[in-house]
Amino acid sequence: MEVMNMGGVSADQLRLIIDKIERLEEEKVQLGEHIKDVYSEAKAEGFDVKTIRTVVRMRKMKPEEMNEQEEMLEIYLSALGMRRSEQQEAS
Amino acid sequence: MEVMNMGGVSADQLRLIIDKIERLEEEKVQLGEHIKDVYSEAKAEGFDVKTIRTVVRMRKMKPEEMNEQEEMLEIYLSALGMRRSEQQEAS
Amino acid sequence: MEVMNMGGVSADQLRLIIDKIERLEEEKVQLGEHIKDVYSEAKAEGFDVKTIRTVVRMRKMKPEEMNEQEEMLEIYLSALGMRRSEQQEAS
Amino acid sequence: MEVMNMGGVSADQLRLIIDKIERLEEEKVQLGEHIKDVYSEAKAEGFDVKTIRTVVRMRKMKPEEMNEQEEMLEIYLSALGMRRSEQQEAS
DNA sequence: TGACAAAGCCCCTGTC
DNA sequence: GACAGGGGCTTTGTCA
Repeated sequence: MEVMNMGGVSADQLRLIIDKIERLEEEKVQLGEHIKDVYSEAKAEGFDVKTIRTVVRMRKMKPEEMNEQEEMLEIYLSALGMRRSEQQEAS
Repeated sequence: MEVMNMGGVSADQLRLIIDKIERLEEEKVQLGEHIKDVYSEAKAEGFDVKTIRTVVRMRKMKPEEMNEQEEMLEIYLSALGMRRSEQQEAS
Repeated sequence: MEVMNMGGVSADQLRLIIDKIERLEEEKVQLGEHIKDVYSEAKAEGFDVKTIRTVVRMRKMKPEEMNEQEEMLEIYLSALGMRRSEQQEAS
Repeated sequence: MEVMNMGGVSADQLRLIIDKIERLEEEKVQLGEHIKDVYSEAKAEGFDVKTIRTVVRMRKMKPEEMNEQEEMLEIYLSALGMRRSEQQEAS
C-alpha cells in the first residue's frame, strides 16, 4: 500500500516530481536570499536600495517598450495630444 | 489639428472611449478599496482574514468542483503517505 | 446551534462580513464586464484594443513616474550612461 | 565622464552591483522556467498540476501551521453551516 | 495555448 | 518591539 497506484496515479512518479520541484524551489529561495544580501551590502555602502530596484526594473522593461507596436501607439497618443515630445507642455 | 482623423481613427471618439474606461476603472478601484476596508474591520474585530478569504473562495466554487479538488488532494496525499487522518502519527 | 459562538467567533457577524464582501465582489465583477463591453464596442468601431489598453496603462503610470524620487534616479541612470535624453543614441 | 562619481556615488561600484543582481535574477528566472517545465511534464503524464501545487504548499508549511489553518477553517465553515461532512446533505 | 491582466500572499518599512 | 500599511512577486484566471 506504500507504493500504490490509485486513480491511475503512480505514487513513485509523483514523489519524484515533488522532490524535484522542492529541490528547484529550494535553489530559487537561496538565490532570492543571495539577491537580498547584495542589496543589503549595497545599502551598507551608501547606495539607495529603492532606486537600485527602480533601475533594475527599468532595464528589464526597456526592451519590450522599444519594439512594441510603437507606430499604432504614436497615432493614438497624437490623437489625444499626448505625443511624447509635447508631453511636458501638456500643462 | 486638435480634433483630427489620423489613420481612420476618430480622435474624439477615442477620447470618449478612454474617458469611459478610466471612469469605470476608477469605480472598480474604489470597490476594491471598499472590500479591503471590510477585511480590515473584520481583522480589527478579531477575525482571521486569510481564513475568510478561503471561505469566500470556497463559496465561489461550485460544490462539485470543491469536492473534486478535495478528492484529488486526498488521492495525492495518500500516495505520499500524507493523508490527513494519519498525519499526527506520522512523526 | 445555528447561531453559535465558537472560539470567540460570532457566526452572525461572520455571515454579515462575508455577505458584504460577496456583494461588493459581485459589483466589481459587473464593472469588469462593463469595461470589457466598452472595449468590445471600440473594437467593433475599428479601434485597436491592445493599443487602447496601452494608452490607459500609460496614463495611469505617468503620475507616479513624475514625482517619484526622480533626482536620485537621474543620478543613478547618469552613472550608468542611461540618462533618458541619451537613450535613443544608446544602441 | 564615463567613470564618474556623482553625489558621492561610485559609478563603477553601482555597475558591479547591478550586474550582479541581474545575473542572479537571470538565474532565478531560469530556475522558475525549469520548475514550470517540471509541472508541464507532470501534466503531460496525467497529473493534476493544481493539486501538486497544493501538495507542495502544504509540505512547506510546518505541520502545526497546517493544522491551525485547517482548524480555523473548520470553525468558520461550521459557523456558516458549511461543514464539509454535512455538505452533501446541504442542498 | 500562450500571453496578459488581476488577485493573493509575503516581506519589508515606517510608526507608535 | 510589535503592528499596521505599502510594494513587489508569484500565482491564478481570462482573453485573443
